Amino acid sequence: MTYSLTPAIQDYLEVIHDLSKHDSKVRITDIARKLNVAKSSVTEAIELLHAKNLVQKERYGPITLTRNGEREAAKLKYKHLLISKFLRDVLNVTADTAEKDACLIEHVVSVETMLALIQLLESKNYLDNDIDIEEVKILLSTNSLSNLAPGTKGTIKRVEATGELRRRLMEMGVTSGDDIQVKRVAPMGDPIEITVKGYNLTLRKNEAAAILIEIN
Amino acid sequence: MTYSLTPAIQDYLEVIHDLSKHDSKVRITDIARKLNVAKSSVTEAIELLHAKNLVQKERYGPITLTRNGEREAAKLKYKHLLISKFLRDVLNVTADTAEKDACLIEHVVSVETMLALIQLLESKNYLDNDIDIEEVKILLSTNSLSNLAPGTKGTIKRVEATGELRRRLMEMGVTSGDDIQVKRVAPMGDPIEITVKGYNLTLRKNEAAAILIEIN
DNA sequence: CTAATAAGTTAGGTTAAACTAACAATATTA
DNA sequence: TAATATTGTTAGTTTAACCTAACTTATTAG
Repeated sequence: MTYSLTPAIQDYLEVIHDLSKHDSKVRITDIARKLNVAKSSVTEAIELLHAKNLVQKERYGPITLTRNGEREAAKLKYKHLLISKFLRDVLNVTADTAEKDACLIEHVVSVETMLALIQLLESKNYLDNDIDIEEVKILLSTNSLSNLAPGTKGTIKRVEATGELRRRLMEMGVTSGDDIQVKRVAPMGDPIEITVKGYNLTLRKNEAAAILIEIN
Repeated sequence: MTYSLTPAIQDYLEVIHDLSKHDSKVRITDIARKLNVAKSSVTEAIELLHAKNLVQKERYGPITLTRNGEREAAKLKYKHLLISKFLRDVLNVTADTAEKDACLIEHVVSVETMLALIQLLESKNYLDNDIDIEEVKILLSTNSLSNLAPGTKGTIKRVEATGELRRRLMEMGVTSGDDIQVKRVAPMGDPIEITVKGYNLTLRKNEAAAILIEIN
């Protein structure tokens, strides 16, 4: 039930992502320090992220990103990185301004523009070889089915599941390339009703989370 | 006393600018329709724009942009136009996405990045000849002195005044190229105390409005 | 293993930007 | 010109994102 994240909430996600590189258990105080906000503001924001299934947290406990949160944070990180690189290497903007502008533009830029930007950077050979740009393109252009609002139409791009879960989804007829529509989403995003190949399916949230959709 | 405008308020300014091309007397209802908000929201926003000296309006009367409002609106228009052109012509993004992204990016992009973007568009000969790009650069990189917060340091880029007003400003020692610092600003932005060439000057708002500052 | 310190939460307040509903002023038209 | 319609304002809510201050729970140091 992510639907859409405000810039402010995206900033929290990004900071949590950064901090969890040093220590996967992130604390409220560190987030507050990084974002220059009061602890109470963080508590509130974390509640929201929790409700949207982007972080795990219990009372007085540390914060960890969920798989979903990880994905959304990674999207932001790559947007930031690519925009910043473009500003520095193509436009020759100072590093400082590039960072600041990237921080703001990353929250509003469309996927289409991001893909076009990647193409430009690729054509000029400005991309580091240590990032798998094809994976980044897929990351940016897809959403986990568990994040989509009722009514959304798209195409299954990938089923990120193995073993039993994968088998079950295949059996239901969930395969890459299929068109899909989200019919209904229960409170808390579980379960999710969808239509694939004319069939109505009801998926558990953890099943839906494994399915990557490219929105039309 | 503009100091800074939120994206929402910038949108109002832009719409007023657009509408005033057809008819210089803009009405609340038209703005509401264009922005898809309630009339009461517009009334409120206009009050703010009025307080910031960007529009003129009296009770139940039509809205007109002030000189200041005109300048700020023009900045936004050019940002929009240039970003959109870049997205379409350089990145080959669809016209629709280019418009949407430009609408969002224009509110957050820095002047430095805008100037760099212009340079790129110039070097590729993508700019229409009917816009005076040197004037646009000056427009984007300057602010009217009447909009600056106390403490701001900058350089006088131009004195946009003629006749008596120009003569008086020259006499005070206000000339292009001088460094300037805003010392104090009275409530309602009138008068404004500044330092130029070591001298303390007190300017009326209409005098300050004519002085364009490039912020350091 | 307490006592002091730090971390997290709760309660209550503020601001910007929206909203609806009711009302007042202005325009239109019959 | 009176009746109607349109336009603009006011009052009162709502939501997101912040805040401070007071409090509770954890952690750390003697």
